[in-house]
Amino acid sequence: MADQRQEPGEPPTWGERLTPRAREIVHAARDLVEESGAEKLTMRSLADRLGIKAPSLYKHFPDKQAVEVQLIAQMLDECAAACEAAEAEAPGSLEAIADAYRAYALRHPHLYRLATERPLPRHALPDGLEDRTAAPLVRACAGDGELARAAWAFAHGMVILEIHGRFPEGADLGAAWKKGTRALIR
Amino acid sequence: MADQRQEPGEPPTWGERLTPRAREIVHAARDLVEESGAEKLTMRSLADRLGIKAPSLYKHFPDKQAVEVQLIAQMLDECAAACEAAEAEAPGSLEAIADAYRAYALRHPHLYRLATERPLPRHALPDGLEDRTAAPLVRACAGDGELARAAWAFAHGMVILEIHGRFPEGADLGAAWKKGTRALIR
DNA sequence: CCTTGATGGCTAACGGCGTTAGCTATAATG
DNA sequence: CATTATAGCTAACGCCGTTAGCCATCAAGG
Repeated sequence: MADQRQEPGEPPTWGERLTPRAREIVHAARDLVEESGAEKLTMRSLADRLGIKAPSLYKHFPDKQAVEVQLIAQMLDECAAACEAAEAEAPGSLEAIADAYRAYALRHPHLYRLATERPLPRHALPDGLEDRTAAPLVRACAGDGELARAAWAFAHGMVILEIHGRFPEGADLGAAWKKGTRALIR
Repeated sequence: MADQRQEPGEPPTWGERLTPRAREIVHAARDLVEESGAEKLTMRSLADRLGIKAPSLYKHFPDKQAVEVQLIAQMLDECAAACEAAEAEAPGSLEAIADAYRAYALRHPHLYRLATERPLPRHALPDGLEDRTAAPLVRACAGDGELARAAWAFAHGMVILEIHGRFPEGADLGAAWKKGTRALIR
């Protein structure tokens, strides 16, 4: 009955560090999502890929959402890292950070959608992760929060419309991207 | 057996004009979505609201997606109308059109999400509807397609992040909106 | 007037989904 | 050696979209 949290030690409580097996499960879930999209992430398909049955997953996570939260956290973490790297290479350049953001999102479209198209489970996310993801952009905007939010909106709108194939067929999205980022800088 | 299309007259074939009963169904579906979100739109909940059983819906629509397509078409149509009205009142003003777009989206958040967060079923949509929705913005950009796409990306990114509550709690989103639209104009 | 066929309901059921209850084998611990 | 925690299992529930097949109503035609 160690499924429930224990008061004293809280050994591998959900949301905190994961057990090795839980990490394997998250890894398999991520592969599934990146390959086939979040709709194909099913407790049964996930279990299949691990060679077990669906109910066994509940020994490691309380529900499906808890697995998804791990994937969302991964996306935020990696996206933050990508932006931080861009910042390190071209300090203060909003354009460099935006480019890194777009490149990451387009490299992981299904994961990006998963992390982005549902209410953020803030309470279940590591403390400060959301802020960390936003920080490089805010710094590049020299603390102008409104500009940072506008830039984020443009970047997100661009990549999510791109991912959904909403733009006309032959459109030069790289050009639209440049136009947008440059308009927001000056 | 008139469920299938008939060759000669094609009386009320799907996608074309709807029968009165089908229109009632779409109306109920819309109410459901606007009240509770697209996740709550269920063939059973929809039937309930109409006082019938779920399988009866299949006398009027081939599947659930066909009902959703009608809602998506409504959203595109109404959004286009809102932008056209703004255009008529302030010809050539990108800001006016953008404001109308945002106002419409925020007035119908669940419908906007439904129409926006899944691959567009282009083949099932009335001809020209997608273009019509884009047209006011393109006109306001004086035919600069790249600018129009950048502006659309900003507007969509802004409202969808707003709808999902992604921005920090106290943020002045009206100010961010103004900053973004104005940056994209000059 | 009676038949025919279309219309639009219905019930029963299927397979897939997330999830729960309860069993069990193995491994670690006293 | 006995106990207990771990991590698997099967069976099942309720909800989902959807299909098959039945039946009442009603208009049109002989």
